[in-house]
Amino acid sequence: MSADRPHLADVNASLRQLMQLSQTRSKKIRKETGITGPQLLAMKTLADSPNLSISELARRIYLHPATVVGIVDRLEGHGLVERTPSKKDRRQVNLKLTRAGKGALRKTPVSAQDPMLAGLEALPDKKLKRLAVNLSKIVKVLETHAKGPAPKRRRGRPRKEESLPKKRRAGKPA
Amino acid sequence: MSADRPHLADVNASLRQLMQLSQTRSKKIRKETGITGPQLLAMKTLADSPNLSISELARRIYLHPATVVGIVDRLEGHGLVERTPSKKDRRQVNLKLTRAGKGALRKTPVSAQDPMLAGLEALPDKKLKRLAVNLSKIVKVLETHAKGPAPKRRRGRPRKEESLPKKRRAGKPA
DNA sequence: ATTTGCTTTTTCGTATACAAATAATTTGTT
DNA sequence: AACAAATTATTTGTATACGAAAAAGCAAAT
Repeated sequence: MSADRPHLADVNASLRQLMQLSQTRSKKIRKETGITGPQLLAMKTLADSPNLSISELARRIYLHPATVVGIVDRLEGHGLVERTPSKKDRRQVNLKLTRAGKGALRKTPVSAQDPMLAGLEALPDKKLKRLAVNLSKIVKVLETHAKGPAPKRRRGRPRKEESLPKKRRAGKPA
Repeated sequence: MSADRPHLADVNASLRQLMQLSQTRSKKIRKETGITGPQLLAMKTLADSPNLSISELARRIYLHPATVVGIVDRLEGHGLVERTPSKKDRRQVNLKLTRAGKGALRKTPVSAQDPMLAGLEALPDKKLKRLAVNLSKIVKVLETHAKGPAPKRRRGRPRKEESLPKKRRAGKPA
C-alpha cells in the first residue's frame, strides 16, 4: 500500500482503534444504563453547569449544535432534561437536568460515567498525568494542522423564501 | 462529576477532541475529493486486496458488516466499486475497484488518504515514532479494560433485557 | 433427505455527527 | 425607525456505526 512513512500507518491504526473502542464502549453503556455515551456526557455537563444554552453545551462537549439538538431531544423525551425558554434572549433555551435526570446520573456507575474512562481509572496518577499530557500534545498537533475550529464564519444571509408554516421555537407547549 | 481524579477529565476531553477532529477532517476530505474517510479507507483496502468479501473487508477496517454494506452501497452507486457474486460461495460477494475507482484513488492527494494523517506528515520521524508508541500504549490499556474489566460473577439465571421506553418525534418518513 | 446449525449479506431501527438551509430574534448601522 | 448583519435553535439531508433479525446458502448430523 502506501510507501508512506514508517509509523504513519501505526498512528492511524491506533487512532481508528481508539474511536472504535469509544463506539463499542458507548453501546455497552447504553445496554447497561439505557443512556448512551454522548447523552451521559451532556448530562454530566449540565449537572456541573445548569442553564446552559444549546450552543454553549455544544461548545463544551466539542459537538455541533445540530448534533446536540438531537441528543437533547432524546434526553428530553426520556424526561431527563428540560428545555425552558430564556428570558434574556428569546432565541435561546435553557437546559437543565430534571429531578429524574439527576437521579439517573447519580445511579450511573462511575465506571460508566464516560465512554473511555473505565480503563483509565485503574491507572496510577503518574501514568495518568503523562497520558493526559501526551494526548493533549497529539491533539494540539492535529488541531493546528486542521485549521482550528475557531473562525466560525457565519454566512447566513437571510433570504426571502416562502415555505411551510412549520415552526417550533423556544416556547414549547408540551 | 469526574472531580475524583485530576487528569481524568483532561484525558477525556482530549479523546473527544480527537474524535471530533477526525470527523471534521473526514468532512473536509469529502468536500475536496467527493469521497468520505471511511469510503476512502475501504477503497484503499480493496486496492491492496481485490476480491474481498463484505465480511473480510469489514474485519480489515474494524467495522461492522452492516456498516460496510452501506459504505459499499454508496461506492457502488458512484461507480467506484463493483459487487460480483462469488462462484465458490453463493452467499458471498466479491468486491473490486472499478476502473473509475482506481482512477479516483490515484487522484486522491496523499494528504487526504486518511482522516487524521494530514497533520502528522509534517512531523519529524522521531516525534512520529514516539507518538506511535504512546498511542499504541493508550490503546492497549483501554482495550484490555474494554474486553473484560468486570470480573463480576453473576449467579443465577440470565436476565431478560429490557429496552427503555422510546418516544417518537418528528422524523423523516423516508 | 431432512433437520439442525452456522455463516454471509442484507434490512431495519436507533443514535451519533456535520453542513447547509431556515426561522426567529437580537444587535448594529444609517 | 428602517435596514442590514450577526446569532441562536431547529430542520433537512447525508453518512457513519452498531445490534438484531431476516433471507439465503452451506455443511455436518441424524
